[in-house]
Amino acid sequence: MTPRTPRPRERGIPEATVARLPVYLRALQALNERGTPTVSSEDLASVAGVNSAKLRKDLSHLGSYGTRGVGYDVDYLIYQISRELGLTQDWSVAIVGIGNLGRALANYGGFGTRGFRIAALLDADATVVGDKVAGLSVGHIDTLEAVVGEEAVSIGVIATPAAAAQGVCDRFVEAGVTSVLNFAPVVLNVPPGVDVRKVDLSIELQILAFHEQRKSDGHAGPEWAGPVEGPA
Amino acid sequence: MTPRTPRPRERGIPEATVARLPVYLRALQALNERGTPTVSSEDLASVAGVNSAKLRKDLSHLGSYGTRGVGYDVDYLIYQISRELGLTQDWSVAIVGIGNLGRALANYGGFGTRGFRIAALLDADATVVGDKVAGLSVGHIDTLEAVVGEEAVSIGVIATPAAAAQGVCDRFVEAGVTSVLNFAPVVLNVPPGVDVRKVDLSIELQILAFHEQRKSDGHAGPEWAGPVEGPA
DNA sequence: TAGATTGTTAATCGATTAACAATC
DNA sequence: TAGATTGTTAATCGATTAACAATC
Repeated sequence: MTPRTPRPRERGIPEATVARLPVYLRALQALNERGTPTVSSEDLASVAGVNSAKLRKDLSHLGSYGTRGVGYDVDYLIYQISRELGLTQDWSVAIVGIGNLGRALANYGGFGTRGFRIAALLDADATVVGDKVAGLSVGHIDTLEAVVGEEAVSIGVIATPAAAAQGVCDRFVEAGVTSVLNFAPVVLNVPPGVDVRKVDLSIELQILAFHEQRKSDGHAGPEWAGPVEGPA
Repeated sequence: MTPRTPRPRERGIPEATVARLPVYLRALQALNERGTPTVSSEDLASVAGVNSAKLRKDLSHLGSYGTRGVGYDVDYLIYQISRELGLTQDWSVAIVGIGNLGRALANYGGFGTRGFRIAALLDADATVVGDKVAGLSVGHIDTLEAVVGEEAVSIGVIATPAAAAQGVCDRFVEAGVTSVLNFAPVVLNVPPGVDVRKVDLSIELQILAFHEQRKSDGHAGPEWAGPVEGPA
């Protein structure tokens, strides 16, 4: 009753690969702007900051888009990665919490550019509502449900204080949003089917502090494996 | 009353574990504020958003800080994780690029609180230099080397436009900074021994877009094997 | 063809998870 | 003791890497 894998090309791109595709895309766009028509895995990997074996393995999950002996056509690979990432359509984004961070996000180039469209900026603070930010007028948080419905928002960005984040998230989810990007330092609870990604400054700092401490700590680099031991 | 840490414990905590320790720490601090004296791996895992097997495995890399049949002492575990992460000392941080993002970072609670100290805010724009942000006066980028030396800055935060990031990074590294947190959308080149962590809004958005697309795509969940494709 | 470079294989490494003996 | 929960084991899963046959 269970037919086997129906397709020759097995999909299901590994999560680690998905996380690197945007990096490759950015590197390719930089090459494209410099007018480079074609690039080898070695060169692209170097620009993207990975090794070439990993790059080729990653790209092989998308299909065979290179030419042996030649490399990859930059334009074509940009298109293929964009398509795979879902950037050939526009996703509507709503940002809640228009403090410094929300403003930084709204003004961030990455949003306006291909693939995303800011549908609304919302805040709970009446003194902020009505401000012009990145060419948009800040709306009141009470309009969240209406905006999500009318503008078909599929990605909600939370840039509120920690205490408000879960409440905003619940409202997003209830209104039909299925992807959330959370900048507030809390773990959000969401039902199955909703994706949450978290960007957390203090976690990044703490990870750096850990490694920084290791560097001082007797200066044992990444290679340190414990005391000298003889063969078993 | 037994000797608590009998031996130096084999070091070399897995990277994946290090990345979760800050999450556990935050969860423990929340429990602590609610006055919870003791917590089981099951409960702590639930607050931190992981499963309990992973939590116990992670904590086992630090040592045996729990009590069978009882759980973990919240205060004690906070202390042990803080120590492991290097948060029992203060790390000096300099932030370069005091636009909206830099201001958001400077005002972010996670900085001021235990473990980190903002030593300087720097910008290249003369109209920004002298501004008061988070109680500090913004300095000129030309003072970077002096500030890093005098304030013993060990973590550099880059919140500049992409085009300026590598140059600022080089100056940090040359001045002796060995950890960099980069918010600019570029891959930074650093010599061995320097750690770079990257926070990249547009990458996070693109990863969400990928999963969002999969949800629409015939609603096939993780198993979807792709559309029919033509011959190569 | 000869040289270059991909796409794939297979080995290795690291992370996750369930299960349970140890032990409070 | 009896119940609860840790810390560890071992199986599994997923990611990385080097090497090279395929092939442009």
